[in-house]
Amino acid sequence: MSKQIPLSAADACCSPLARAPLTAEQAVDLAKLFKALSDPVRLRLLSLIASHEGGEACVCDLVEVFDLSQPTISHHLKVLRESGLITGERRGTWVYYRVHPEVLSRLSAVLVPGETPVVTA
Amino acid sequence: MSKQIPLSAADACCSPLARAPLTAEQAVDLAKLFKALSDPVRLRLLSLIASHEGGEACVCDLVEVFDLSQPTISHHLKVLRESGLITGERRGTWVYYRVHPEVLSRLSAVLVPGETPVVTA
DNA sequence: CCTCTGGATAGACGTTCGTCGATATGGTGA
DNA sequence: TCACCATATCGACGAACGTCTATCCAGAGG
Repeated sequence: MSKQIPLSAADACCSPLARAPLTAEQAVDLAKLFKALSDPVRLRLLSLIASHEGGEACVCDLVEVFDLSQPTISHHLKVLRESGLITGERRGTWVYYRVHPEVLSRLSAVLVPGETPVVTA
Repeated sequence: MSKQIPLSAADACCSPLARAPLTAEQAVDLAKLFKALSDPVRLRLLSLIASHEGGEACVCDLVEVFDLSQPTISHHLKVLRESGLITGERRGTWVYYRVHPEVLSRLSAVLVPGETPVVTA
């Protein structure tokens, strides 16, 4: 289950894109998160997990939604896990995933367009 | 300058990821936008444009920020353009780019984590 | 112990992506 | 008209990605 701890990417933080130019490092960290979101299957997985009752879903629930092999789903879950967007926990035979809402809201905050700077002089 | 009109991807709309599972089509459209944001150079370009005075920047301003060839920058601007995130306008010798804030805020809204559904029964 | 089932890992394969140098295009000004 | 500058497009090449099949690992239950 490798890394479940939200990595440093999650620290790429807070100030909206439009406030000031991103540093190269901030951009690299943010890009990792957006890359994790850049696949339709992963977006649906995230959405399925987040909207599932109890805020969690087991892999068996997720696999049957798609026309894809179980290893492929497992691969996408790993990408989401390693980006810090979700965490997985084994309980008995099954593994349950849940979303890391702080990471989502941080991303959301980055995208909100601040006041567009206008030349007054 | 190909397509400047915000494409249908921009219509993949509105309801947060966590509210209900995305449809396959919504996921495909959203993924295109996140893919455009999934490169550090494009994130910095977007940020540079959005935070530049007047809310616009010409390519010449952008090229000199990076250690990359001019065609590479031009390529990234094209990706951002075709995803509907920015628009470009030629004025004299120079081409000026500006951000499409509605698309950004729509993405931001998708990411905001709604109330996590909890089993009460 | 063995077997079954849920899930992860490994390796292969075709496709897409980011970058480059070379070149085309479009506008400016002598 | 011609030379020059700012951008865009083209074609190539290696790296990264998404998918598959085959296989491995971990619990559960006989």
